[in-house]
Amino acid sequence: MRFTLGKDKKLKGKKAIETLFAQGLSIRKGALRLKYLPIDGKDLHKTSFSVPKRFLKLAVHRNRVKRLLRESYRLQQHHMPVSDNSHYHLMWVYQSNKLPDQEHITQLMQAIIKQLSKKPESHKTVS
RNA sequence: GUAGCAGGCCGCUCUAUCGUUCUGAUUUGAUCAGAGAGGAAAGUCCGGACACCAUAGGAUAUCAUAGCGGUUAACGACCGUCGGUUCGCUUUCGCGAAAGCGAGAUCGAAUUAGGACCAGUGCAACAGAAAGGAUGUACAGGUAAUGCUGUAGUGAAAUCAGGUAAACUCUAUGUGGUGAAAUGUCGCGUAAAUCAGAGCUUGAGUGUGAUCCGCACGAUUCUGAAGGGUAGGCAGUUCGAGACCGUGAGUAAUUGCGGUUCUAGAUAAAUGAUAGAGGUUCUCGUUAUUACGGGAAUACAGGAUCCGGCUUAUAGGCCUGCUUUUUUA
RNA sequence: UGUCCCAUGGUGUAAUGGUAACACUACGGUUUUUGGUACCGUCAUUCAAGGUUCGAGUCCUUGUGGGACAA
Repeated sequence: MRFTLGKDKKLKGKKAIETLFAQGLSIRKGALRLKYLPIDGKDLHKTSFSVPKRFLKLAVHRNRVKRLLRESYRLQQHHMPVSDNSHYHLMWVYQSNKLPDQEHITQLMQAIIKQLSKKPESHKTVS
């Protein structure tokens, strides 16, 4: 089992992201919010990370948080639920004006993934 | 040695594991190798390069600059110099019993958006008789007579070719506009459709954005309404007014010549995580010092077309010069 | 990435370079048996720092914060 996070696992394209925000569901734990949308067809999970300028003004701090999020997801990606006929589009959003550390981010992400796994995949998928 | 001021420079290092963007190899499963943020990358306050619009032409307006000389691709930047202002040392003169006060000069430091108010217009609160076509209080002087003259008094400024242009303005010089979402090209897709108005060579309008002229285009046209489609790839894009070293010119900014070197290129956007070791600074304890051990801190901040400046943020450290004070010889 | 605008009591707005004004709110007081109304008073480092000027909310420069726009 490898812990890579290359370009093939990133969510790209303006259209895909717009539909994710328009139709996606969300889970929130503390300062971390996950937007997710199940998609038809077997593929790798596509993920992306966002930190609004509203909470952290400096580019250095926003980059720092995104790097921590990316690192946490890289190490926990295999806990995500896997299905044969669908995959997820994901967007992690950090919503706080405090700079977190790695441990804190990891705990939040673990809780969210656990909650996502519990949910039945009965809701409809988007092609 | 201590403290302060000014200028310049550096701005944490190494190892292991797991990852990340680009490039190159081996080759289609991936693996290996190399490279990978700053002095401000920031603010966007100026100036350019580059691209397009007539390789942008004339006039006016607008805006900017403002002693003199130089540097530069260019500038509102930089260098030199003259002047102004402030401060300090020394010193001269005047007043005074002294303390001290006032005025000037040399030297040093800091600072300075520094053309023109004998072209015109405007402005000056309060105080004051009077604030720009002047007017007149008290005392003294003077006259044939009169604010005619001086002093006092008010004020930032009181007759002085007055002050004020970071007041309008004038003078000189410069200034076309837009801005990588520029621009070119490939691909996908739609509606050369509908409605209303204008116009069809006697000209509606368009061509980049202050106006007019001029120039070019112009009927398969132009404007508006409602609506439909796309919003992807590549080039531009990183070799350049480049960086470093030596040497010549110049007071300096800067520049000539020679040599060496290639140093980010992402696009929901690459530098991170974890563990360990070591620097540096501060601090506590043990110790006669050296030293040893514990704890804390290690800044400001992240490229997005690229350069030259300016401004702002910055833990800690180094170098140079000047001043203050202390100790030793 | 680029362009533009704004900032004055708690709130909304004024002010030609010359004592920062008005309305509402809040607080205190007077009137009233009490409350309301009415009247009186209080509440400003004009976003910050420099500069020009005798004098700056106003003019100039640089920052800070907020907002808008560009296919």
